[in-house]
Amino acid sequence: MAKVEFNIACTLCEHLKDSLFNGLNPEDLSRINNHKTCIQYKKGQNIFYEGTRPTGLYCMNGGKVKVYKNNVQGKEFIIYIAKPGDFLGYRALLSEEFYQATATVLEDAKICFIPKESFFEVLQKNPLFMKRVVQAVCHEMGIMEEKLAELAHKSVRERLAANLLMLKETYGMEGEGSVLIELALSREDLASIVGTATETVIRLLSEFKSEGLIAFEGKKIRVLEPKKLAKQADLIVA
Amino acid sequence: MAKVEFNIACTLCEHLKDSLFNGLNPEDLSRINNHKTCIQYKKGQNIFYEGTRPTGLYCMNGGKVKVYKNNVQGKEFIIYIAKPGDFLGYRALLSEEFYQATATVLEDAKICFIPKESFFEVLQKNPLFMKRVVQAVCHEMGIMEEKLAELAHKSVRERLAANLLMLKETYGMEGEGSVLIELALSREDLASIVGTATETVIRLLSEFKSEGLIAFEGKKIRVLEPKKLAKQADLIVA
DNA sequence: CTTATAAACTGATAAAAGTCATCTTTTTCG
DNA sequence: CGAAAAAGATGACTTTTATCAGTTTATAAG
Repeated sequence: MAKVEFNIACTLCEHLKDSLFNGLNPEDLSRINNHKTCIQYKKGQNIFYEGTRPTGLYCMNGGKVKVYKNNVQGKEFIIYIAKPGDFLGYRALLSEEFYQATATVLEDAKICFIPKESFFEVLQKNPLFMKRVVQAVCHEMGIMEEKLAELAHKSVRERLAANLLMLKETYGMEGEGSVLIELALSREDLASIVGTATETVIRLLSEFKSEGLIAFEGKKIRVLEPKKLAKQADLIVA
Repeated sequence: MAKVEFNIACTLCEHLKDSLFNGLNPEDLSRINNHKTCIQYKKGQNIFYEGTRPTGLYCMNGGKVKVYKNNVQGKEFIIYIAKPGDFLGYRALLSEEFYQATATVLEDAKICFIPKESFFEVLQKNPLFMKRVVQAVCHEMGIMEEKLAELAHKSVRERLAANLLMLKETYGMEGEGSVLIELALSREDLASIVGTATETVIRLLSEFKSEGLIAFEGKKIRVLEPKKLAKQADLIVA
């Protein structure tokens, strides 16, 4: 599969507003813009591999990418799913380590690559940008702490419910008094998010469906009863 | 319990070399030093609470502190254990959020408090220090990703073995061809680290003991066969 | 010293979730 | 279109681990 390039000026990028580059002064943004390479990826293609050295930062312009680790038996655990506006691979870049996870395209994606040097230059020149990056990284870390505690003490059923709600918040599209999760996940990928076996996810999803909490629309899931789902997740319902 | 103050100049602190403050120029270090308050805590005292707003950074000068989250049923999950030289509470401080975890003293501790303003001042004035903090935070995040994947797919037995090895690396004292973990953890705390029930930890520890992998010395654990333990943890033995 | 309290331990049991085998449905691709 | 492959689904079974109840041992406090 040949890599197809494309080009959009950062200033015209529709996802700039959702990105950490938002608010950057024109000079710094043009430095990023002038050094970036934008590539279109097809579903299934890899962006980077666990164990390799990062050479720059990826910035999502379209599509969805899963970032995951493989264990010894080949079982996947999905750490996060990147959407347009998100940075990709910044952790290993900033800690100057090898990638600890692999990134694979879930839905055809457009991704811009910013070389390490350009990114670090802007980071060092611009303390405000640095501050926002640090803030974002630390916020992300808080989410991980939450996930750790969840994984440690919640049942699979609770975790599945919690993750469906999380996906709804991040990828949800309002409509008809319910929310459709705009992300076509396989049962296997959903299992890799929840940290369980595929069969268990299948069984629990059909339970949630027969309880009227969710509905299936093609490969997507519609959340019908978020409050009841939150109860299943053992979360406090606001 | 009254809080007992103490004072040691940062420049004379024996743990400076293990801390992120190491390498700071004398001017910045003295700014930290002049604004810090150092307090001695007894076992069981709390340093900060989940849900409250951070007002500064804690820097460990002695003892051990556990940072943990409580779930709805009151079960603890220990995110990390801070030792001398470590920063405490920097995540919430840097992301400008509330604390998401509680910190409680495990072994009598000496901890210096640096007000938010002083810390941020040095951080902003000193890009190199900022860079090292970012690097440390991102490294920490990598460890959490590792833990997430471990929690998702490893058995309790594997996780206990892995955590014993981790504790050995961090708190181990060499001696007699084996390593003593210099940290008196209760079975309950160990269970909160591994993410399991106390009874399960007790049973598995006595299995490891009868298999000759570990030995008990008072409240501490001695690792006799790290390689065999690594095999139990399903890690690649170097 | 001795009583109270907490921690460590043991056994029995039940629930949760993984694994394996099999079948059906959907998707992909020549 | 039609075959092959992948994804989804279901049932039977096993293993792991949590939970509960009770005992012993260690620690702290008067």
